[in-house]
Amino acid sequence: MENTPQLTPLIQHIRKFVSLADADIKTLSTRIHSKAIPNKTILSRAGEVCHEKYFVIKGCLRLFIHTDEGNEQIIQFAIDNWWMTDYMSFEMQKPSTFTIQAVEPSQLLVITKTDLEELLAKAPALERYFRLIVERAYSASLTRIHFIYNQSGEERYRQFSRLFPEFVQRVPQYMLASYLGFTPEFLSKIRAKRKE
Amino acid sequence: MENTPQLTPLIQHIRKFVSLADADIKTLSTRIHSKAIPNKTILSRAGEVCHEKYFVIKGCLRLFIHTDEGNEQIIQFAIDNWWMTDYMSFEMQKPSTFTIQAVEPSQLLVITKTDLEELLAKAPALERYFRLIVERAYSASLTRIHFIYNQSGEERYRQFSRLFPEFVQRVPQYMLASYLGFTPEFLSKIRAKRKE
DNA sequence: CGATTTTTTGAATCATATCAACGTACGTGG
DNA sequence: CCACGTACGTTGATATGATTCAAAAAATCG
Repeated sequence: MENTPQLTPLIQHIRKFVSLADADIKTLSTRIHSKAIPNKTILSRAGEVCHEKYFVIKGCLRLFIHTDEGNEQIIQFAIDNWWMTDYMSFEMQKPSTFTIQAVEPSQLLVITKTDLEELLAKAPALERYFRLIVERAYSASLTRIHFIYNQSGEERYRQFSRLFPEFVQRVPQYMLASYLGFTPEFLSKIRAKRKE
Repeated sequence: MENTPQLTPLIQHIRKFVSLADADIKTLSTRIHSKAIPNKTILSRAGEVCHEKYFVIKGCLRLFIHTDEGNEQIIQFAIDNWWMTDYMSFEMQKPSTFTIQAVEPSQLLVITKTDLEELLAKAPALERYFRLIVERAYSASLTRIHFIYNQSGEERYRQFSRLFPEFVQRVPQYMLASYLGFTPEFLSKIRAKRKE
């Protein structure tokens, strides 16, 4: 499963943002490798330096932090066509505060910090690509803060399941509750309401 | 006040992230202009396309959104050495959801979308610079979501005033309350507590 | 100085958390 | 393939952090 990297989805994704020369694709294919992982695989652990960046081809990752009370607070999910890493740890090569873990068996593309640096040096178009996707992610997270502040937990859940109906089925409810910022009990009560 | 742009703070900031050739600085100086604005100046308005990116040399900007109830929800502040724009609107050149406004008389550096594109084409090191600072901002916003979820309003306020004691003095309390995600009344009550 | 904006205070109310108990599903080994 | 144990989901009672509204007090600005 390491020999024929499934680059196609990534290349298509990149081409939505920048134009890629054939040479760039070649460089890309030597630097990125694909990886299939089982559910619950931990890719990067809080306290250790995060050396890799992950592109989800299929499956789902979560990024979480351990709270003071010892719970796992989910900060972000990554599904198809999303990059995930602990940006702070990856970029500064300092111990990360977050843990990254698969919540489904997943098919990933993986690139290490050193490979990425070499890749960016050879294919500057990708520097722009990565800037653009982080800008999107940043925008989305600011909008998310707006919703967290201005909608009730129930409203956030209903909006989320309207926007991502399939996803709500895929992950356990307690993870959804954590991501949306309330308790599993509360989510259960919300669901009980509309289920008549 | 338009003739001698005060580039120095920006150049120092850029050099924390990437190395700049003299040629890059020259290009920079032809594309960026400086601007002094009075308090309450609106730089970019919700509903209109955001054409500029702002670097704060001195002063303070806020980015806010109008809530359903007609309030102004502050999503982000920018002080010295911060870039601010509505990234989504600026990048896609689509109507913005946020408004950007000065909260103090401020000294800014301003660059337009078209100037930035030309600048990035001529000085690719800046592509990397802008990627790195957005990554930082994104990381910070994820950490912020963690704190919003896992600390009470009171804890968030105390932490914030421990981290930015001068800043807490600078902006009106109702803005701080909005940024921290609770009502001005509640902030007043928090302060009343420890003030004996 | 007066007028407007900002902050404070108190009482009633609401959304969500907490805790504990019970029900259900699920996957692993016998 | 069943049984058991563990993980996950539900329900109800009680507790709490934060909101709302209204009004008064304080600060700021032209």
